[in-house]
Amino acid sequence: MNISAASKAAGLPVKTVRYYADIGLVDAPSRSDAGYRTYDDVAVRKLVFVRRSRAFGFGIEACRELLSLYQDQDRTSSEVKRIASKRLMEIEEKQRELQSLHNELAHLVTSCRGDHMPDCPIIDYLG
Amino acid sequence: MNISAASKAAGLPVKTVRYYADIGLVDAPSRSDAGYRTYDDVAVRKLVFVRRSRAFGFGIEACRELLSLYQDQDRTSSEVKRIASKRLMEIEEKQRELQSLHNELAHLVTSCRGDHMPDCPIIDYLG
DNA sequence: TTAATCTCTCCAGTAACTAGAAGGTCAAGG
DNA sequence: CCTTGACCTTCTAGTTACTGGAGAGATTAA
Repeated sequence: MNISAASKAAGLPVKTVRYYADIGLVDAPSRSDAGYRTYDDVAVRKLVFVRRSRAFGFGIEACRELLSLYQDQDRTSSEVKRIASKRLMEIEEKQRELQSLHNELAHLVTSCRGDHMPDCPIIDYLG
Repeated sequence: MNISAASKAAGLPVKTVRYYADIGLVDAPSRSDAGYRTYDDVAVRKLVFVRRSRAFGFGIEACRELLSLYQDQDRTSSEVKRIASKRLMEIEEKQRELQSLHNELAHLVTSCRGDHMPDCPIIDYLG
């Protein structure tokens, strides 16, 4: 499989597939005589794993750990759960931040008349 | 006022104060004979305005527009409201994303026993 | 053969700062 | 007067996770 086939199979852009090997997140693929990267199903499965992990917002380093646990027969589920719980707490923290931003901004937007006059509670609040 | 006093008054790091002038978000401050930046209350007020705007998550370009409206006596509140509403919609979109991530990940974390065994629904889901 | 489509590497850019290096300036204490 | 320490300057480079593009070689179909 050349890189574009692997990229389609994994659901990742070609550039990203190259990038993940460049930074050592996934193994460097073998090369054809012409220097083309060649991928097998195992490599594609790891790329899919990374794509799904990234979709949860895990950072590259967390993906590295998860991928290593994925391939480790002797892993414990507690290690996985620890990483996932950490991410979950980050998400919750971000949700709290957004909620408070939303509350304040929605209030301001609602109270702004949005007409042709310069008076504006949004600007007043910021200034 | 030298930069560190202005920085304290504005509630922004010194580096950030310099940066905002470098990118032309705020006016370049005047300089002392030795080349030190000097700030007055007006400059500080604009920095505070930017800090508050950034706290709402407005990007630098949005801050530029807001700051320009802030200083424009002929602005209309509808222009301000348009920018703020756009940001509000972005926040809501992000909230929806996070909510769906949270739902999925929380479910997985809950169903993972987190013990010394390798079986893990989180890893299963990612793989 | 030729044109289109891959693929390669390398460099630069994104957002919004932040860290650090090398060096000039200023005020206070001895 | 001199030194010490805190402050200021500019410049470069690093952060996250890619993404875009240039220039050049490889492969494939017609």
